Amino acid sequence: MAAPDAPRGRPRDSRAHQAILTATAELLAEAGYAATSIGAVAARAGVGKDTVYRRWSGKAELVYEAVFTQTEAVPVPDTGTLRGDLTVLLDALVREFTAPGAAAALPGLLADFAARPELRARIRSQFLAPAKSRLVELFERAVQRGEADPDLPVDLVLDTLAGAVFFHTGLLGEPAGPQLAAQLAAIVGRGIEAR
Amino acid sequence: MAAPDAPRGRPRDSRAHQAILTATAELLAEAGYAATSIGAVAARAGVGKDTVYRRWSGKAELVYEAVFTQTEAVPVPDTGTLRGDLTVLLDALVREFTAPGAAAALPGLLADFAARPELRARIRSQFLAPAKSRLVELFERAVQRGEADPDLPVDLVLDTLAGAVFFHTGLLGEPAGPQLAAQLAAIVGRGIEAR
Amino acid sequence: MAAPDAPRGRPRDSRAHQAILTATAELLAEAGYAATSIGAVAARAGVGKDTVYRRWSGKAELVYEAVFTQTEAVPVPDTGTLRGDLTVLLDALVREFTAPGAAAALPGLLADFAARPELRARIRSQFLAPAKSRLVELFERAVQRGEADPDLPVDLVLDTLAGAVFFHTGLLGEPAGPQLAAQLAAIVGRGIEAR
Amino acid sequence: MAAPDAPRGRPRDSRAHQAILTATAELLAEAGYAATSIGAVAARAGVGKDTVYRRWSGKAELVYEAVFTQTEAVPVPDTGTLRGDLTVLLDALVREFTAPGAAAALPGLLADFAARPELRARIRSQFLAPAKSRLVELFERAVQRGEADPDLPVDLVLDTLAGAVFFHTGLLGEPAGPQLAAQLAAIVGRGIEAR
DNA sequence: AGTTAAGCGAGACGGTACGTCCTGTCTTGTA
DNA sequence: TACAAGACAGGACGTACCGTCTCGCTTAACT
Repeated sequence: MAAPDAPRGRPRDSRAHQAILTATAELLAEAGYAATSIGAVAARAGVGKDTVYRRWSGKAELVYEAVFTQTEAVPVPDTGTLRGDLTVLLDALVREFTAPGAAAALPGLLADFAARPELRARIRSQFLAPAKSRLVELFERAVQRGEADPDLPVDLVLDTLAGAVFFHTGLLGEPAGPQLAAQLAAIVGRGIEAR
Repeated sequence: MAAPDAPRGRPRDSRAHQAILTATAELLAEAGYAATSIGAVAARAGVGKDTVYRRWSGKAELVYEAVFTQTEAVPVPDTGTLRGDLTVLLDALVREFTAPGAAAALPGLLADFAARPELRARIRSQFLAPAKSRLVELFERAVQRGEADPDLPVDLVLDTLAGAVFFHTGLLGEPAGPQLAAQLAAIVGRGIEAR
Repeated sequence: MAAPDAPRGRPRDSRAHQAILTATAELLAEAGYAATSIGAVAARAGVGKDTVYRRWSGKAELVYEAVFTQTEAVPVPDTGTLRGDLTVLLDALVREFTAPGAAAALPGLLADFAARPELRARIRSQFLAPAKSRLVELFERAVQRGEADPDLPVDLVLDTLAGAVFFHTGLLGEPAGPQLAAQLAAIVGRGIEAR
Repeated sequence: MAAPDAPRGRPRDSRAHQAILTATAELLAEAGYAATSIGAVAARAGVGKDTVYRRWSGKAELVYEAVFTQTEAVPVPDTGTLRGDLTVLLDALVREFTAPGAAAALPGLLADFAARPELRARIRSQFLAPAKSRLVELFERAVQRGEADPDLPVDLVLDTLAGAVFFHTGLLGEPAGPQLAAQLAAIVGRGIEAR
């Protein structure tokens, strides 16, 4: 019995890995999602195309990892109110969606994910997972305070928050700042408070 | 006073126009947005590529017109409450976004619009215009009833509604029915009620 | 008994006719044969494309008429010797083939003629006809002087003269002057003298 | 001492190379020069268009190589007389110009070469080079025998021979056989004999 | 004077070819 | 086995030209 997957041959070069991610992020910010072709990324990273395809199966996966992976899932600080917590969460969401690379990547990236069933499923399971866990935590505190009902449709609320931010900033390109987070938190927060 | 621009030359063939729009809608429903190339549309419509480019400058404009033009701006019936009116409006929005062609087209189409500044501006001025006028009307009635404040951020509320529906159904592909409209109307309706 | 083909309807506009020929000659000299499209000719002449196609069935016929029609078949002056006569004839041929429009048109034009059987036959019957009649006249005088045999293969000699000039100047673009005519006349003249 | 240009990357596939040349020759013979488009060649060769453009910059270069490259520069056998040698050389020239593919290709091909300066220069340096070397050899023998002058204008004689054959057979499509070679050899041979 | 027929400028039409770009796979030599 | 390089088949892009057609209008000759 041999080890199930003993790595044989030359190990993968982690510098190539990082160079590809960096090149991807730069290209996205400079030229946009459409112009960020695998060939262009490889050329800028000084890497062969195969070295990209060996690690990612296509542009969407590559861009996803290049843009949305260093997001540390910082837990929402306990502000004491549902609305306060929502504001903090939305502020982080806005910042994440308006970062230089992300703003350029999101519309095309989400369209590519939505177009392929196996990727589409990953929007919720990967893209939204960190935000959802924070939202759940936030709700649990609100329920304990009696501010919210325990049977809130969490996924739908999350889709609303993400959809609103994405549509407003990602698609329409409206300027986004803390004020946006506050306004949305006000609307949605009041909308889900226990009556 | 002479007519400002007498039409010279052979007039455009309205049958070709219609054949292109029909072919576009069919291809979208059958093969999706990515596979709906100008060449494929022209071939299916029995038309030269020039005949397409003469009318539309690219795929995004063509698909937009093929999918989102027969939308009659039906005014929102007066249900007597803000939440009732919102439910009706959202129900129409959900139906519009989940129609066979629209569901296939929306993610890619909005990505293409967002990627080009001159098209991006048209998302609000054309895509959202009918919904906005209905939303404004609905708000005015609510303000008169004292249900809502007169200084509501209409655009932001509209972005929230559209973003929520688009994200939930268009991107994530979640099943959408009247229940979704009701839930969203409940959240957002309560969120903007006069306190 | 009516006239067999009484011209009915509006008669053709001779100014359009001339404008087309002029535009063709100018375009040939300025942009070459390949860039002399029917559409470009029509646009420059201020004329519809149909007005061109009504008179000429294609580019080759149009260019042929625009370039090789004002050639008056000046009879060869009687210099007293076969070689002298040949020199004069060749000098005219060189001048005809190196005129601004002709030089630009000839290679493409002859290729188009050669590619279509019905046009190919016209190379000899129209293109070469004037030169042939002059060559025949020249030969008859030489035969009478005893300088040449009466059974010369006139067509072949003509093909040789035309081919040599066309290849040397038209295809290779070698500078062509009276010296070329003299050299060719020397070679071919001596080649066909009675032994 | 390092190799000046180490070949990097995947080497070009010689089977694709050959398939393209074969497809080109077949298309020329079957459909003619005009219908021999790069796209049609690629399709018949089972090859992408890029694979053609990677090797040849256009139709003219491709056709030239497909048709005029297997010409082995057989030296002219020493028949003992200028006229005999010329007959042999012309016979080869006639055969070369009337081969199935060549006959279909030559007029259009030479027109395309003549239309572009950088290609035009190659008519003499590549097209005519083998024939010229044979003609020079032939002349040297004739000079040694005292049959010809040492200061013959070789290029002009070559242009005359090639022009005559091309015009007679290539453009006019006249039937060409050994008799044509003999007649031309008689005319030109006598024309350049030492007096 | 009214009718008829053709010419005319303009430009739309269905088709075909162009030359470039991108995709995802493959095949070299080198490490 | 990875890697850089780059060739490969396939297919879309947007442009140009072809030769035909369809408009509204004009210009004659024949009622």
